Amino acid sequence: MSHTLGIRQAQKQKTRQALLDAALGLLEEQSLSSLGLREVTRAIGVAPTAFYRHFRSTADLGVALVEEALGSLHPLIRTTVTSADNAEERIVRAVELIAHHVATHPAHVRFVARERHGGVQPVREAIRGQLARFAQEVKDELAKDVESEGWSDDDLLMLANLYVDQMLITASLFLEALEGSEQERERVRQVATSQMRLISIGRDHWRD
Amino acid sequence: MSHTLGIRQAQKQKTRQALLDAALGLLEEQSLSSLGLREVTRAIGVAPTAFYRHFRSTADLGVALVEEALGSLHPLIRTTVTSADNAEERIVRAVELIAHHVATHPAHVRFVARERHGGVQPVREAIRGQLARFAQEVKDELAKDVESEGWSDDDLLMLANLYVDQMLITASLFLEALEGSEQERERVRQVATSQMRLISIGRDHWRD
DNA sequence: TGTACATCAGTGAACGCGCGTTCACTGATGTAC
DNA sequence: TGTACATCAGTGAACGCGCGTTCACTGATGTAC
Repeated sequence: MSHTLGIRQAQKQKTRQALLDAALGLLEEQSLSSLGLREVTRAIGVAPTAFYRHFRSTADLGVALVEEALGSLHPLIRTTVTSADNAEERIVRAVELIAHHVATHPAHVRFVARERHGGVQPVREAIRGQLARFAQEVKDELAKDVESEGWSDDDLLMLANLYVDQMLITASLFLEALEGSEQERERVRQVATSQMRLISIGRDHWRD
Repeated sequence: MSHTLGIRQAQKQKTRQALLDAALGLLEEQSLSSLGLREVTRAIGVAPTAFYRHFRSTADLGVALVEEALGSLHPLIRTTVTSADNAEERIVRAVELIAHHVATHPAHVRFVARERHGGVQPVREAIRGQLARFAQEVKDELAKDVESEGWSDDDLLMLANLYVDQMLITASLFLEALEGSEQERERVRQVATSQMRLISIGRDHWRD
């Protein structure tokens, strides 16, 4: 049987989520190191002191946002890489996944891009940890390919990191093109696809 | 004959530069959107109001820092790309240039990496403009190669952007490894070199 | 060279404001019997 | 089912503090004659 939360716990969760959502909204226009706790509580209409029932600080909230932004993406990436018959299809699917994710979660993507090198250390480290996991997972998938025969572990990880960084760059470009025209987004899609394709070609001839 | 600045102008320049230097130092630990004007003036021992004699706001100062950080890099990159006999040498030189630049100008590199997606729009745009110039310049150099025969303008720019983004990623990795061991930096060097090499191989087989 | 006036980089006091954090509190929810 | 007590998410007042910006100022430097 499913464990139903008590009324008190459910309400607490709801407030916590409201704080996260409000913060994410405010972070579209500024960076975490300038986000004020009072701003966030004001946005959802609770007293400033209520903040402390959920987070020690805005940095702490930022770490929670990293988990929310990237935590659920692991299975998605894995299946996208796995469920493709050939390299070209994999690339098209990956670019499509990124475009879709940016369109549906723009604030999360912006947050990660902004805070990856931002001024709050614990958040930077949380993001770095998540990206390292992505690289490891991509590496695991790449290792299964026949093209990976004869590749060292180091080289596979090198390639996986190249793909992961490329995905982030692409996400950031889609984000910039979000308020632009469909034509602009199509251009991003084409460039990103070409770049992935070029990397894939480099992979095929790596050991020539 | 050279035009010598008056005493007043010279002193003003000196104060302006001191403000830029102090801000750059403070920005190692925080991002621009949380940098206070009073912090900066306090750091160099002038009255807060003196700030306004040089900049309208910290955002304005940030734009000046972008010029300082990236403006002088154009000829450097151009000659690094040009003065190489073959692809492999070009790659090694480029990675070496990046390693050296990060070691000698860590704060500038950190500033650019941080504010490229940071919370201050005019600064983001200034950085974007500079990076677009880099891509254009790299493209011009690539176009001179025999390997570029049959390449469209779009594809050349696609490749140039791939290289420029790769350089930034590499710079950021060197920065993280700055406080680490020499072994750590050597690892970054190897990975970055491999990645550039793989891209270069992809380029060679692009039109197969 | 000397004088009289103009310029302007930097000063220092003052302002209103929002910040993060503390504290004792309230009242709905949870629990033990 | 009802009662008595415990828990704890959210409150609201209060605090000291540093912020950005204004303003009239000073005195060294620049300029015209």
